[in-house]
Amino acid sequence: MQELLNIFKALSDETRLRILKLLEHGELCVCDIVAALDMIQPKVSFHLGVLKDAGLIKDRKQGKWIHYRIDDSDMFKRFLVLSVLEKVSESGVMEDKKRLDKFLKNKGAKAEVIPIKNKSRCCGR
Amino acid sequence: MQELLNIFKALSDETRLRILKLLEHGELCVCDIVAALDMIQPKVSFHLGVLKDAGLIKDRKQGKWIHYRIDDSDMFKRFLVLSVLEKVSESGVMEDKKRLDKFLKNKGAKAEVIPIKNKSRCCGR
DNA sequence: TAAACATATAAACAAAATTTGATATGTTTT
DNA sequence: AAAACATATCAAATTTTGTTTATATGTTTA
Repeated sequence: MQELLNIFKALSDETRLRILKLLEHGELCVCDIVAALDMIQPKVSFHLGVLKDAGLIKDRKQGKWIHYRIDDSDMFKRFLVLSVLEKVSESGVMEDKKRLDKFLKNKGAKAEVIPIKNKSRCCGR
Repeated sequence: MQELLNIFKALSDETRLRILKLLEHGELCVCDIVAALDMIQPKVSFHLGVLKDAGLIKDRKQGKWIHYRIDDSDMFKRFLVLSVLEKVSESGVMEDKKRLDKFLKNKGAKAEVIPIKNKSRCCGR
């Protein structure tokens, strides 16, 4: 029962639903999410931890970055997450996505001027 | 988003999952649930209120009793509740069911000695 | 190797949810 | 109509969660 409770607890917070929605189309590193939500980093890390403990997201470490993505390896969680993604209206997370796009674009621009030999850039940018 | 959050919040408490499990096979009045969970009545009423606000259960008033039952009029909630009923293991609520059976049996016995003309007995007993 | 980064973690604090005890409301029985 | 019941509600105490600030850890860049 505790595992089920952890899943529902993880899903019962607005910030965490916004994070899931941000991860809808692929993985993001913590700094992307921080920028998208416009929140301080420890707060975002706290919520990522709750989602991870519930088994709803996974992380992948790459250099100094940690990328998070939805963990849909389990059918029940998968259905839950899909329901959330469907039910959380676009309008509710519009601003998050705007900030994310802006941040990613900016990051891309910066990466441009970094010499090619340089191997560690977040998200391959 | 708030409605979705309310549903998940309602489902993220052990007492409330135990209540849903008790309601699996039909409606029960508050005193039945109080007896099954072996908790004080205001506590049970509080949790029933949370489940009701989330639209997961409905109530029906009959004389001095209020009967609660699962509200499966909405597909999404229905799926959630069914998942919960399936995932909450029998062993986790065994004791609740024992207490409920004992209480119902006892209630039935008492009702036996009440004259037939008496029209208000809980659950038609 | 020092400085800059990305992220995690810990401690202190704030806010929200739960529990309890007391009491109110409405219903039925006597 | 008084007593007994079933349930709801409220305020206070408690517990759990979430937030913030500070700091630690590991990585990369200069």
